[in-house]
Amino acid sequence: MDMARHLITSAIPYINGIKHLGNLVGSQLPSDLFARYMRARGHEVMFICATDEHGTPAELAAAKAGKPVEDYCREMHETQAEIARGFRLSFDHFGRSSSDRNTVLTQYFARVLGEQGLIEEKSEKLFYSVDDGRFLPDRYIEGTCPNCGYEKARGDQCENCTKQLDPTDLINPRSAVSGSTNLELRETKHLFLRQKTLREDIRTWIKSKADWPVLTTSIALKWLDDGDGLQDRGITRDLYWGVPAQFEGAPWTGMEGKVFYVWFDAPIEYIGATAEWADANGLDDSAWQRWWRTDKGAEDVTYTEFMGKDNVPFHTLSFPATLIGVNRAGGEQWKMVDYIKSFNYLNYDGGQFSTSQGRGVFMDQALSILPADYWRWWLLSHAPESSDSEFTWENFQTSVNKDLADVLGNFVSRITKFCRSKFGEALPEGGSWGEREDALIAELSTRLAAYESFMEAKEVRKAATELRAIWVAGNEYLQSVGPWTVFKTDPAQAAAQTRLALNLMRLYAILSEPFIPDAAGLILAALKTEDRSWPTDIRAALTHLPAGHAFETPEVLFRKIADEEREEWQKRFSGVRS
RNA sequence: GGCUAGGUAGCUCAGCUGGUUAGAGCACGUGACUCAUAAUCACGGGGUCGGGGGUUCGAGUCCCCCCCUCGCCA
Repeated sequence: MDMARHLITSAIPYINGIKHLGNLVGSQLPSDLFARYMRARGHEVMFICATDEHGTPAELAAAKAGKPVEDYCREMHETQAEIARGFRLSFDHFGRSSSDRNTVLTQYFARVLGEQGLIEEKSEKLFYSVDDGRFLPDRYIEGTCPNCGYEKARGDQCENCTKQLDPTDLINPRSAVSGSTNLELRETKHLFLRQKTLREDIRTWIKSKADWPVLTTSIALKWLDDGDGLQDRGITRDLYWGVPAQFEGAPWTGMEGKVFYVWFDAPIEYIGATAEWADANGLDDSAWQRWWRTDKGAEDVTYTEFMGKDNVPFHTLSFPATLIGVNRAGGEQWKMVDYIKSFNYLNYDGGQFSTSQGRGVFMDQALSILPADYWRWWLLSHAPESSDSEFTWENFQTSVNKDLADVLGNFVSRITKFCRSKFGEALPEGGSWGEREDALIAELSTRLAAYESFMEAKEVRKAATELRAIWVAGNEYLQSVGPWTVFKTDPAQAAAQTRLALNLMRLYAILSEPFIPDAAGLILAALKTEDRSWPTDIRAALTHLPAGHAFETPEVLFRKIADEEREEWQKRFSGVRS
């Protein structure tokens, strides 16, 4: 296979807390699977993620924690990075949208868009808190819901009756910051991205992506055409925490004290984080520009984005609008996404996961119960691709026990222990292959090709199914040849079978690494081999380790989840996170 | 209310541009094996493909109507 260059981004998680398993399976985990696979195939990969740090919820979360927002974000970023390492997410860089790199890039994009006439200044009346000395956008304002009478409704939505609100609808509005009711409506100016004028460009671009998942294109086209069609979007807010909207060289004035809306600067952080990666590695700008600038070497890059369906509008409309607008200026040319893989939601035991309500299993809790591989396998093999899917503890227990412990783990266990007891801890010598081995090689060759094509296509569940079938083939082989019986009459033949099975174990480690990297590492360590090269020929791969090669019988790879444990977890996570 | 996606064996899901007796995993039953984490392997039972019309030689697969679930928007 030819060497290719793959830029891969995961939707960037918001900073206001630890994410739950639904967030993980929607973007970070499948993007990691893809990145690991592409690396294993020998391609050059740039895998980027970051924390999305700006905006109202971050300020509120910091205030609740009693910390300056800068400190809060720095600490939470480190927390999220640590958990990402725990899940073995193999980002080349895990950046921060509050970085200097992102600030510079965001202001640059805004300036070019402004110079292109794609940004409009508009005035509107918003609540201003005299006591707080600031405007109160979005959720900074609370009051009584005009619909249901709930007294703590927020400016954008009532949490009680879920009705969407405009801040001016609220009865007895007050500041969420100070509780002050000393509010007045004041005229304030904001910048709007003139997406309407880019509508046809965006439509043409989306229509050209015939291979995208319907989930992606249907959401995009709906926003493009629904109602009055794509609307111009306000890209500034009256906030402290964000990228300043007034800066040197800006083609507008009077935006002091305002920042760019989080959804304007967040996707730009994909680029920012790649620049941060270059900085962190002591490389110059050309190192990251060759991934993003089609006028500087990125023309042969394949760019794939992963995200949950709630993020699709921003990645199919807003961010592309920004790039199309900037590229239209004719100067610097930026790489646009080639493929958007989107996911539905993962539900939790009959309801939804909820960060704000603390419902479900959160990433840190998951790792405190079981190692990453267990979660990775279950989540990826049940990824919500065609529709929403559901996490239940029973399903988790049976899947993990059956697939990982019984099928893969036990295969490793039975062959290593058999070899140790009959031949010692080295690949035994003698014997030859026959029809049964040819049949196994034929089956594995077919299945490997299918596995590869599912991985290329980002068909996560199908790839998992195929991988499992490959594991099963090993057990079938052992069962049909029965080296423990053959050994009694023909030890040399049993040795050939055992040697093949131990090589098969190595093959499994390589193929399984994108899904379960820790187990893959343990298997290779047990086999005392470093060679992870992807198999191009099954027959050759099954003779890779020669007779005489020493190994160590590994510990149990995957322990089983007992019924009592499952019941205990079920109970522990049934309520609300404390 | 508008729109998206779904509704296929007890459970979780595959079924591409319509074509032989509708598939897989789990669960269940029977058998084989005993190397192995009471693991593995084989065989089997089980579905009027949400409901009703229609197009067609032929529909889970296309068209229309209705019901239900989920989500987005209003």
